[in-house]
Amino acid sequence: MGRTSDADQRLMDAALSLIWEQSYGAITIDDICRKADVKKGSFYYFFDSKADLAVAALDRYWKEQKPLWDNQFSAVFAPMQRIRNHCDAVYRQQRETQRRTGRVPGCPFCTIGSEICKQDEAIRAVICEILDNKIKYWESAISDAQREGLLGAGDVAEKARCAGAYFEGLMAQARLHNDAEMLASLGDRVCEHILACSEKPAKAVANTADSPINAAKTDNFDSTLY
Amino acid sequence: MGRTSDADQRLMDAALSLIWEQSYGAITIDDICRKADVKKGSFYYFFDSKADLAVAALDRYWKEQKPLWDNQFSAVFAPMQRIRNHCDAVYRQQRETQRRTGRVPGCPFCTIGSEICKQDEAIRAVICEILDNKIKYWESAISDAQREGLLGAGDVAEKARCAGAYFEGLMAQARLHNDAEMLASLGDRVCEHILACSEKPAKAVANTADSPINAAKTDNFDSTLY
DNA sequence: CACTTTGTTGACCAATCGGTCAAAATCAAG
DNA sequence: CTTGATTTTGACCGATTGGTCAACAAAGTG
Repeated sequence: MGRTSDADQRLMDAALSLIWEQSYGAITIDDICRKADVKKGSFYYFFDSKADLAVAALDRYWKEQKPLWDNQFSAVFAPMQRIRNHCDAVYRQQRETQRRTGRVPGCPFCTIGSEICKQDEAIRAVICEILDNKIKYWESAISDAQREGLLGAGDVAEKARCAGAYFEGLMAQARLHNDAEMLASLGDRVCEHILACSEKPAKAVANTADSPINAAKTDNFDSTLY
Repeated sequence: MGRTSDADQRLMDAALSLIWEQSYGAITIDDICRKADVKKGSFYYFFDSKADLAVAALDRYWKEQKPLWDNQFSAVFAPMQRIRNHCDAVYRQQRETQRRTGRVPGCPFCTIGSEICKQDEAIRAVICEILDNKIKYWESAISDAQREGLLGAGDVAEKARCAGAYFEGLMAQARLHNDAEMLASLGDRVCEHILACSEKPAKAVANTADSPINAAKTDNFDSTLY
């Protein structure tokens, strides 16, 4: 039934790597077509728009990553080792990409999501879904760690969300500074965070607004610019 | 000598708010001119390019923020209270912006930086400088906290960097989910992180590659896509 | 073989893009 | 009021943008 094609796959490849190397807003449909060696007519045969392609490409990428994540977070590993597996793999991947392309890509989901979450709801939604799915791995590992007594009690979902934020923050830092070595201790840092933050810190964390002077001063804290 | 103008200021205002609401790549010089009510000829009288304007606007914004930060991190506050001051102010600002515009902006520096750090070195550099400056406030507070015995010893710069990454990660999360309430406990979380991570966690954090089976499996951990 | 389905091509379009320019308008200082 | 520096304007340019289309090419099917 008709001729076959992998042009759609090549378009997704091109889009993903271009977005990765530059940004979503910086690349055009022409750019993607040029890189994929596909004419624009064919582009519109497969996709409605750049956003439509991006959604498809991100979704496919997530489906490709899933087996890797399943492996890293396999139940055969000790709970915290799973998180470490993932962090170490990410570090190696970032380092390798830097070696090959000169660029530390950071987390593609977080980067693209942060860029276009105010413009394209479809892309935002798919990225939210992917990142939420990823957090589930963390939740599972943290929950198992709690059950094994490695970790104090506490809201698993909240712990996982915060650990994920920490992970993404460190990734963004590495991307911005274009230095994969900032992720060399990614696993140490994240595991340390999860373990340490499970115990209530002994010392009070302040927020006592200790003196009337200070209380008064807080009026000047907020920016009125935006 | 000659006529005066605030068109350059209006252009910076427009650029910053448009970038904030959308993204750097999504807006054009025409967009900025329209919003600022400035003709394109005038744009090129003041600035060489969109990137040139962005650098100027970000630099001005940072200079405007500095007094606020100086106030929040004033030495009259207890060390950890300074960080809490900042986090609370940021939370209020994000909540207020969401109320007014329907959008949680997140950290403009981190968002823009993550977007264009692979494309425009000038913008990347100014954002790096601003964020590095911000980290200095944290370093100072953490150092004071150590001196007062509120915190265990350890590399101050590294602690501040990691706390900053955590902060930025939580901000990015709030932006992506467009939910300022995810930052309601920003101060708690960040302070908790700083305090908790100063003590070496009791339990081993794994990375023992405990069995040959696991060790063998790590071959499949890395993605080969990029 | 013919027929149908599926994919490809390149020409084409209007709109918008970044960028230029000479002329006109405005203002501060002498 | 002049003068000279500064700012504004709007017309203009070529290149590129996203998007369309009818004609064409390749493959599977009967």
